[in-house]
Amino acid sequence: MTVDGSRPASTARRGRPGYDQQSVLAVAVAAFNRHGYEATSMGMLAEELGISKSAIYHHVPSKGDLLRLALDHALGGLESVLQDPGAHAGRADARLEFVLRGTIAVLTERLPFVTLLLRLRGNTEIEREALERRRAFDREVAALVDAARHEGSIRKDIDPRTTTRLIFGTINSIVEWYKPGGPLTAGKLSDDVIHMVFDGLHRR
Amino acid sequence: MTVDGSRPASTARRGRPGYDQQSVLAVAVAAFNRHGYEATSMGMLAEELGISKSAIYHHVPSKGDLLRLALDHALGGLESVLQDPGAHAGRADARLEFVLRGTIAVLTERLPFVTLLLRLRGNTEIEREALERRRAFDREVAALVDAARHEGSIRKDIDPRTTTRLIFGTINSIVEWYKPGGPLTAGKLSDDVIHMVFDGLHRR
DNA sequence: CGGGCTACCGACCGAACGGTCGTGCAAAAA
DNA sequence: TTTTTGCACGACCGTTCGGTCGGTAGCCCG
Repeated sequence: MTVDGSRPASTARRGRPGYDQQSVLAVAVAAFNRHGYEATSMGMLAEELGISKSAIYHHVPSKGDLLRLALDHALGGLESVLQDPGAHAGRADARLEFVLRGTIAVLTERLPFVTLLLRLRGNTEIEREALERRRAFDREVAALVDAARHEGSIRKDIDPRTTTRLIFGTINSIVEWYKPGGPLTAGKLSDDVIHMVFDGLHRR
Repeated sequence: MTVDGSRPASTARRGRPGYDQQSVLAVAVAAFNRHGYEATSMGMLAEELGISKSAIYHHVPSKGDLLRLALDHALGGLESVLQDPGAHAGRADARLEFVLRGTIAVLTERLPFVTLLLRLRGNTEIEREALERRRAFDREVAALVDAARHEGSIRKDIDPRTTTRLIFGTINSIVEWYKPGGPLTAGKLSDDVIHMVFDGLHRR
């Protein structure tokens, strides 16, 4: 039986109705996040979908492809933030804030997909490729931090690599607790993170 | 063959020399962190130890017990921070800073063990029990954040639950990149985190 | 030098894994 | 109504999983 009501993409399609790749993917990603990718068997997935294990292979060639599709969606979102003009115009300070806000936006909009990405351990080739794309993203942000530091916008008593890692740690940890649709909007969360990271928690 | 040179606890023991439980545990935890707990088979573990799979069961009754032993070590360290007098004396502000510094210290000293703890997904009963102990720890720190807020030491425009989660996100993410013995000492790292979290990255 | 202690080996087990294959069946298009 | 299209089924394959068992090998102490 189906755990949630996420059946097909309602747009009229021919043939016997049922799941399509997107809806299978959504359920799969949720399961991967709940139990971990390796710990999620195709049998468990089939049970949650309410179909047989072999039926899954009608929608996707392998378990690894489910992972690849999900990671592509997450990475595509992050990479598009860096391609926005806002990431290349103005002071490094402002560019950095733009990218961080954009990252948080992607993270909340594609929450389950990014969550999956951030929990990879690099066991398979698919995971290692995704991790490399993610590291490339991190490097671009690190360059922004460096620029903002040289510009004099950011304190110099903390090593820039440490700075970058702490920023990413703060932002990436959002996937561990943020619930879209709750009282905390993505916009307010974005403001909160920017305030803490740049101005600190102490009262002025 | 052995991957690293961490054989027995050198203290003279009777009988045939080889691994003891502690040294097996150390290698196991490292492997769990490298591949993920579920993705690490007892066969892989045996290969890394340089002994047969069945020999592992001489040192520990099950794979789950390896996990439990490791998590106990991590949680014990964290819980002892809260039992220190420094966590109960003085202003909430200072108590909070004390606990955060203590947490970072435990995290760096018992790095692989805490890393394992922070990556749990709650698949098994063992994991769920550990997660509950970890949540209890988090709740105590959240209470400190609340107290510091009421005291007026901490800004009020961010929800205290958000504040707590961002703090933990920042601190916990340290396990993903910190390398003991490198140029960044645990003390300097502690200072950096406290500076960013309370005073922000912007130049004053 | 022999007994006791500790560490280890290799063959094996039932269950679960990811994945394949041939077939059945429902609904939209013709 | 017939054809086409696409979803799903269930039996099955080779492999690997965590774990068991009976026996062996090396070391210290008396």
